[in-house]
Amino acid sequence: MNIGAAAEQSNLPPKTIRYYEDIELVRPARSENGYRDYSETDVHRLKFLQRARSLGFTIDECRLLLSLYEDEHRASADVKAIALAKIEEIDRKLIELQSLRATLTNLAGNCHGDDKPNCPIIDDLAGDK
Amino acid sequence: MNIGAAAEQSNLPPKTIRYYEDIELVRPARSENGYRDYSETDVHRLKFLQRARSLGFTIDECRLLLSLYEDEHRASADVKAIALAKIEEIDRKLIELQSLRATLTNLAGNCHGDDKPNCPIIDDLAGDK
DNA sequence: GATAAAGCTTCCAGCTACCGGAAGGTCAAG
DNA sequence: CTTGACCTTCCGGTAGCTGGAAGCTTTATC
Repeated sequence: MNIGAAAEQSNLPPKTIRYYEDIELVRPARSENGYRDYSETDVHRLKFLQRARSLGFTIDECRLLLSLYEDEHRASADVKAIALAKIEEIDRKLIELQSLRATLTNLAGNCHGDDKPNCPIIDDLAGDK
Repeated sequence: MNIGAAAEQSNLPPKTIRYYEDIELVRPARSENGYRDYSETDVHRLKFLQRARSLGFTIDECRLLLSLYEDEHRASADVKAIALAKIEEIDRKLIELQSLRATLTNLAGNCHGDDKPNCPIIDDLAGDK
């Protein structure tokens, strides 16, 4: 299967698929004409990657998950640990974003938003107490 | 004022301050020995940038905010619009992260997390229905 | 059979917002 | 006078791609 078809099946752009070969995540065979030739297994891996990436796992985490995916003797605890770590990471980001949101909302709420120059947002950014 | 002192006052690393000069955000004078020489105004701008960046504004947004900061005739509405847009952006990120978190929590909750290979997380990533 | 369009190849550059490190000049202290 | 702290520039790397150029091959159309 050529890269275009693999792209369609995995819902990944060809550029990304080539990149995944560059970083040795999915290494397809080559046809005689030099075209990449993706097997069903390759496409499974691509789909796996697409899904894992969309869930926020980094490439390195994907690499690890992929090796577990293909390890018949994996311990599900190892997979779960990665997922839980990712959840904690998300929680940290959530807290930070909520804090930012609160600060910005507060600032915006104090700003008249008219055509006059006086602006509490700018004042805050400038460090005016 | 040398870059080290400016760094301390603005709470930005020297590397970052040099970078801000590269991208023409804050362009200090030069002393005779070639050292960067930061004025009080420069340091104000650096502090402004430090604060705006920490609130999640991109460099380009900071550039815009900085120009408003220094525009005597600015309309506070312009500043407020940027802040509100940033809040919307944060809201979008929050929703996405919450959705990811829910999915991952669900997956992890269904995984035994033992030493056996059977793993619903992997199954999901693999696309098994 | 000619031609054009689509699809493939490689390689190089760029995106964000810096950070690390090398090689070397300058300055203040002991 | 030397040591160490500070400064300079420049180069490369980070994450995860994306865009584009130059040049094949294959497919579709006339």
